[in-house]
This record gives sequence, C-alpha cells and structure tokens, in this order.
Amino acid sequence: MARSSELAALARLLGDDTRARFCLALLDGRAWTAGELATLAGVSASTASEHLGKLVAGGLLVERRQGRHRYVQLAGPRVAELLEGLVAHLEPAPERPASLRTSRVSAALARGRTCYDHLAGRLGVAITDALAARGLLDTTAGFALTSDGVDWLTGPLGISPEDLRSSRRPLAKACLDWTERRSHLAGLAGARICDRLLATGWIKRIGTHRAVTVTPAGTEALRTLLDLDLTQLQ
Amino acid sequence: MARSSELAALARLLGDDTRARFCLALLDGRAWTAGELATLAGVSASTASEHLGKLVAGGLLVERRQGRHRYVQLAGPRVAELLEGLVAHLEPAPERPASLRTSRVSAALARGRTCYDHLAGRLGVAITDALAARGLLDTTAGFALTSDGVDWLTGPLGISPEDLRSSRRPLAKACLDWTERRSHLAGLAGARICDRLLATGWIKRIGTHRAVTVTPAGTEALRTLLDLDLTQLQ
DNA sequence: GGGACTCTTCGGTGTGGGCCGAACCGTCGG
DNA sequence: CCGACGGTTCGGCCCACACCGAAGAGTCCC
Repeated sequence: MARSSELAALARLLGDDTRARFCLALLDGRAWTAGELATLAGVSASTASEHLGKLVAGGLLVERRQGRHRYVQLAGPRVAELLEGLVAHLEPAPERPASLRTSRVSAALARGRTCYDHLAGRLGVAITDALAARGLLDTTAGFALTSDGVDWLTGPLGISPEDLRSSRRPLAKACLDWTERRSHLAGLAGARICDRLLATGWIKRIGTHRAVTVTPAGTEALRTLLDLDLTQLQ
Repeated sequence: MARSSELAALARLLGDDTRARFCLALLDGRAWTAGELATLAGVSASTASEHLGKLVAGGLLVERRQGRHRYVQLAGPRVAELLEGLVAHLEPAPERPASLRTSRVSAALARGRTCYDHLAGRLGVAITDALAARGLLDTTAGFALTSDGVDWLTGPLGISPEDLRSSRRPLAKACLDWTERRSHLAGLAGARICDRLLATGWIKRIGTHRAVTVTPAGTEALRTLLDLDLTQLQ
C-alpha cells in the first residue's frame, strides 16, 4: 500500500509533458542549464525552475550550481535505463518497415545516437551485431561478454582494464532500441566503447543533441577491427 | 517532441495512487475483477471502472468480459518488467539491513513471491544463486543459461523442451528484486521454473496474493536437485 | 557601482481529472 | 419474471497543479 503511493509519485514526475521533455533531452547524458530546457520545452523560466525542483527532489536529476547557472543531469545510468524502458513501450507498431517508421527529422537519430552513455540507433545495433558475429559477445540468452570480448576491448580497442571494473554496474546489458526494436549493448562495456569512439574521433556528435555520425577514420577503423561495413549506414 | 507527450501519457497512467495500486496487485500475473480491485484500493465501483478503462486504453492491461464480470490482467511480461523497473527505484536506502527494511506485514512477501510470472524474494534469489553455484546459470556479465542449465531444466526438472522455445522472449533475464536488492532469474526460463514448481506442488500460493511458500516436498526436492538448503528461509 | 543575465519565489488563475452517488444496463439464479 | 449483483455512464464537486508575470536574489562583466 505504501509502496503504491511511492510508485505513483515517481510516475507522476514523468507524467507531465514539460518534465517528460526535459528528461528526454537529458537522455543525451550531458548537463543542461535550466534556461536551455525552458526554451526547449517552450515554458517560462519560472515554470522550468519549479519542474526542475521536483525532478531533483524526486531523485531523477542531480544538479550542480555553477556561477549563475543551474546545470542538471540525469542522476545515473539507472534513471536512463528507466526512461528508455518507458520509451520502448511507445512504439507498438512493429509491422511497418523502418524506412517508413522514421520521419525525416529523426533520420539522423535513427542512424546513430547516444542513449545516455552508450551507442544506439542503427550504429549501436550494427556494432552489437558485429561483436556477436566475431564471438566477442554472447547474445543467445541475455548479453554476456566472452573472454575474447574482454580481450578485444582492452587490446585492439585500447580501453584500460581498470576502466572495465565497477563495483556494481553490470559489464554487459541489453538495451532495447526504440527505432530499431532490437537490443544493443549497454552497461559498463557499452559506455566505455562509446567513450573510446568519441575520444579517438571515430564518431562525433552532430550539433548539440544526441545524434552522432561516424567519421571516415572511424569507418575505416571499425572495418579493420570488427569487419564492420558501415557504408550503407549513411 | 511528439514522443515526450506519449511518454508523459504513459507515465500519467501510473501516476495516480489508485491506478498504481491496481497495477501492483496485478503484478501477481493473474486476472482480477473490477470489483476486487475497487475493494483493494478503497474506491467506489464507478471510480474503479473509469481507471480500468484508462489502463486498458493505454495498453497496460488487457480485459476479458465473462458473464457479468470484467477480468483484467497485465498486458504481458514487458508491462510487468516495466513495473518492476519502476518499483526498483523506490528503495534508495541500501544501508539498512534487510531485517529492518522489511516490515512485518510484508515478511511473507520478502521470503518468496511471484513477480508477474517468475519467482522473486529470498526464494527467487536463493534458487538463482543455487543455479549459478552449480554452473547452470552464468551471471558474470548479464544472465545466460549454460548448456548444462538447459539440460537440467529439461531433464531433472521435467520441463518439456518445446516449452523453452519462444519466438521473441529471452530465455534468461535478470530482474532486480526490491526487497533483496539482488538480481534473480526472469525471462522464459524463470517463468517455466515457476510454473513447474507450482504444478509439482513444491511451492504453493499463500492466500490470494503474490506470496508463495515452499512445501516440505519442495524443500526436499530442491535439496536433492540443487543442493539448496531452504530451512533458514522460513 | 551599474547594467545585463540567470534563476527563484510568490500570488493568482484556470483547468484537468479523481472522486462520489444516482440511475441505468446486462447477467445470473430462482 | 423478478430480485440480486457486477459493472458502466453521467453530472457535479473539488482539489492538485501547471502556468505565468512580477519582484527579488545572486552572479558576471564592464
């Protein structure tokens, strides 16, 4: 009984159009200022401030005051997973082909994007498939990195082994993609791969949002490292 | 933008105390009548009827009219996972010991319960641990049944192999437990194990809710099959 | 110090929606 | 055919809350 009211309170945080817009924007994993979010959602600064207060109090967001700015960010990977889990319920028509399902404005997002801290979209799925095809990732029942997979991350990809150790966070996790309706690699390994690809300049962000694109150097590198042909992705 | 309003609409379905109560009750996976839910939540029949209309229209519940009764049920395992995912966010205090965290009224639930269609609570975690200890389940990175695990399910446990084939549903999945704060086995395999243990009479439901208890025969069988000592569970 | 800027606080307004009771409709059983 | 019962529909009430503008607090820069 007590639990149901807590559940309702949590859901109510996301049950408002403006707050939902904030949270979806914040799914890019970066920090936004209160003013940016107000403009994005089309509400006044005072309204945005009240909403952010509720989201922070509810534990979905964390804030950092810096000068006259209030930066907010998702409180952690679990919040991001929660949001993507909810978003995954919003595409109840798996019948139509992907080319029709994705509108032109979101075409770049469908090609490749960050999902909180890992890669999603066709790029995320393609990398996941390539890892599975080379025996680096076991997707038969749940997602699990093979020992070859761990070696590949720390060897050719150049992730340091200590970056793959975490107290609590699972190494590999499946995250359901709402444009592809397929699982892609999340968890600590997914986040580190995304970090690494951004750091090497193999992928880069488009504009200020979640969309990412693969650079020519990245296309070549992924072909060498993963036998991955990304030419049809664009 | 369009997506955010859909997200808000979905969250709003769960953002009401009464509807949240309904959904948590329905997490036992069984069908309830409208009147039962109204009594449970302490609202009038007319109010309950309106809430159920919204939950069904929103795709969270499915209904079956039978005589003068309206039976409702969660629309599927994905809805159940969504709910448990939200509930998992409600225990943000992992510091206190479990014995203090669980109130007396929910002690039976903490011992063992069904989580939609699989087992949770200390029982669910104990079985998951036992499977892992015997090499039947790989929990190192994500959850994955080993081939020994599949053999054990279809052999000693007596699940027919075709019951373990599904078009879409993953065989093994990790489900986070809100009393134990540990993962336990969900997915198709988790559901079949629960079915089987109920069918053999090794576990049985307590009253009309989600709590289950292990019978003496079940205690003995699980000791034999899994080296699992359940005497301290009660 | 003064002006520009970001954000917060506080009244006040309007509306969405949760709730109930009363009336009504179907179903079941005698 | 009638009463009991489960569920639905409708009208009305009322509260929660999203929203804004105005005023104010804090920060930055000239």
